[in-house]
Formats: sequence, structure tokens, C-alpha cells
Amino acid sequence: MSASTRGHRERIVYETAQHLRRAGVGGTGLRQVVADAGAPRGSLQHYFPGGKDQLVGEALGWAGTWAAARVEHHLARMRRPTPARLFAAIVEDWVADLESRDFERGCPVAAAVVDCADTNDAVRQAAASALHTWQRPITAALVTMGRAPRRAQALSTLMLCALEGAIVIARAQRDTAPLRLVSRELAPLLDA
Amino acid sequence: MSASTRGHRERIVYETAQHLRRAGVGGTGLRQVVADAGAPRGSLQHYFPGGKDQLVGEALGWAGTWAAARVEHHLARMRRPTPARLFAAIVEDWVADLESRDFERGCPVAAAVVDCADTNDAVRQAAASALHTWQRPITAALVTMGRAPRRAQALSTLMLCALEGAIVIARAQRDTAPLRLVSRELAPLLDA
DNA sequence: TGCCTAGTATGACGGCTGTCATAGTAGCGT
DNA sequence: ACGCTACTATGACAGCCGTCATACTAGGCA
Repeated sequence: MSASTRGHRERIVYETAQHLRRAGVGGTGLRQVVADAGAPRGSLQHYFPGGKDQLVGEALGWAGTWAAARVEHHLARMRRPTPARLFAAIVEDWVADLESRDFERGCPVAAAVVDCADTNDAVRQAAASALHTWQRPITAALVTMGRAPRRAQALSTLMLCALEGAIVIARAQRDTAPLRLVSRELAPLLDA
Repeated sequence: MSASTRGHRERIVYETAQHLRRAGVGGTGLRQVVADAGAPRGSLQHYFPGGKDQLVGEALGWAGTWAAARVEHHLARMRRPTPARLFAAIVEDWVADLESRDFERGCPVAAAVVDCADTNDAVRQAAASALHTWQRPITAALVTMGRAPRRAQALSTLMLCALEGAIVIARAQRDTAPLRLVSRELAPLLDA
């Protein structure tokens, strides 16, 4: 397996995730994905014999892993981390992304859930798994900050709910104010 | 305009909204919509010359109006309303809907944003407008409960963000726990 | 009676979708 | 040199999509 071919596979997964963020599952065409990835069309049936479902599933897996890595990244950079500061850092990532790309892209997990939760259980499970991958390091960090495990779980769930909803509303309004608002409003509750 | 034909138009709009909730914009086929609405296909180009965009826009408008009516309904039934109690009532609507329909349907506004925010500005504006229609009575109610206008606006935004995100996550996990959680966790903050 | 409008019916159109069958190439191990 | 594997290439397939053109029916109104 040469380096370039492995590159093809990874680039297809990455590009799929980006397409999901822009147009959802139904709006993501596989021909367009491989074209944007600079990969040959034949790679699709070679690397993803499970078809679109497999590809979308891997894209969600990649997104979850990436999001978890961002959480770790923020934690590593903080001198005195608190739940609210962690949340603010995650939110700031999204503010920057939305503003720099003109609200083009949302969360791929939300896109998959909205399009497939009722019609495609494999994709729904992949979305749930990605969410879990994302939430786990947040919960763990809150525990190290002194919260009881149950409490940490509740607070990280609250963070993700507020964040996902704020992303949707921010894109609808083309305004990042909702994101900043949830970060600010939840801060005292998170650090209490 | 006879009663039955007006019924056709309204039923098409309603059925479109329900399809949006299940499969998003891309997954909603117009032939299927009119079939489920019990309406003739010809009604589509007669009532909605603007095509799918117009239809989706009207479906979002209907959804926003319906949601606002639910808010008023809850307020009318409460003896001593508080922000947290209003939020709990709205959340309970969604818990009941998700549980009774096996997590089939989410929020049509979120579906439209996720699928079209980048590719279809008319639909995006309709979604923003529906959100506004929904939020307005909430904000107004918070003002009558004694919050300053700015504060009421912030709190109602927080409510909708947490709610929309919790719906997405609940559908991913097929579990209404996130909805109940945001209702419980935000209560002290809302009623503070 | 006769027009005019509202609503319905139906078929066709081009385009895009995911999937599959088939054939081809490159390169490495033996 | 041979064969095997990894990967690429390409065309065809059926199916659904939104849209449009065209023609039909019924009912009110003059």
C-alpha cells in the first residue's frame, strides 16, 4: 500500500465529512466527493465496499476523533482549566470556523442525525458513537477538575446540547452571537 | 375556492413539514409528499409555482407559527409561570413527541438549516424567520415575568439553543435523557 | 349559452444519484 | 517470467428527482 493511495482513502473520508457539513447526507454526492478529494472514482468501491453508508460512517468517526483531539489540545494549553474555560475554548473554535468560512459548514454529526436518524440506523449509530467519542474527554476533564463522575457527565451533555443548538441557530441567522451567548450564560453554572 | 381544495393546499404544507422532520430537505420528495397528503400532483404547480423552495419555506413558516401557538398554549395553562416552567413545558412536548413516534421526527427548522444554509438562501431565511416567530412569544412571556427585555432575549435564545441541540442528541442516542437534562440543569439559571 | 378561472391529470424531460460489472495497470515477491 | 494483489478506469444500469408543457374538468358569472 503506497503512501499516495493511503492518502486517497483518507482524503475521501475527510472530504466526505466536509460535504456532510455543508449539505447533509442527501446533498452529498459521491462523485463530487472523490473529485474534490482529488481521488479516482474507482477508489470508492475499492476502499468502501459498504457503499455510502460505510463512507458516511467513517466520516463521522473521523469527525468525532478530530473533535476529541481538539478538546485535548485545549486542555493541554490551559494553565488553570475550568469547565467554563474549556467550553469557551470549544465554542471559540466554532465561532472562528463559522466566521472564516461564511457559515458554510455546520456539524457533520447533526447533519447525519437530521437526515438519517429515522431512515438509516447504521448512520445513526455512527453519529451516536462520534458523539460519545467527542464527549468522553470532556467528561474526563471535568472529573479531573473535581466534579463527581455523574455531575461531569451531566455538564458535558449540557455543553454539547447547547453547542449543537447554537451552531444550528447561528447558521440560520448568519450570526455567531448565539454561540457566544451560550458560552457566557453557562459559564457560572459550569464553574459552580 | 372550495373547502376541499383549500384543504389540499394546507395538507401539502403540513405534510411537507412532517417529511422535513423525518428526512431533511434532500430526503423529501415532492411526489411522496402529495401522495401522503392525499392531494393531486397537479396541485403542486398550481399552489406552489415557486417550486420546492416555496413549499419548504411555507412548511417552515407553518412550523414556526405552530410552535409559537404551543408556547401561548402553555402560558395560558400556567397559574404561576416562571421561565423554567415554560421551558420545561416546551421540552416535555418534545419528549412526548419523540417517545410516542420512536424518535422518527426532529425539528424541521434544524433540518432545513443543516441541509440548505449554505446552498439555498431563501430556505435559510425562512428558517431564520420561523425561529424568530417561535422565539418572540417566549421572550415576551419572560418580560411579563419580570425580566428586562435584553435579559429575556438572552434567556429565550439560550432555551432554543439547548432545546435544538438536545433534540439532535436525543435522536442520535434514541434516548430523551438529554432533553430532560437540559430542562433540569437550566432551571435554576432561568429562574434566577 | 359561453367564456373564464381554479383546480386537476398525466406524460415527458434532463439530470443526478448510488451501485455494479468489467477491464485495465502497476508493482512486488518468488 | 509469472502470478498475485492493490489500485484504477470507465461505462452502464435502474431509479428518483424537480420541473415543465399540455390538456382536461368543473363551476361561477355575465
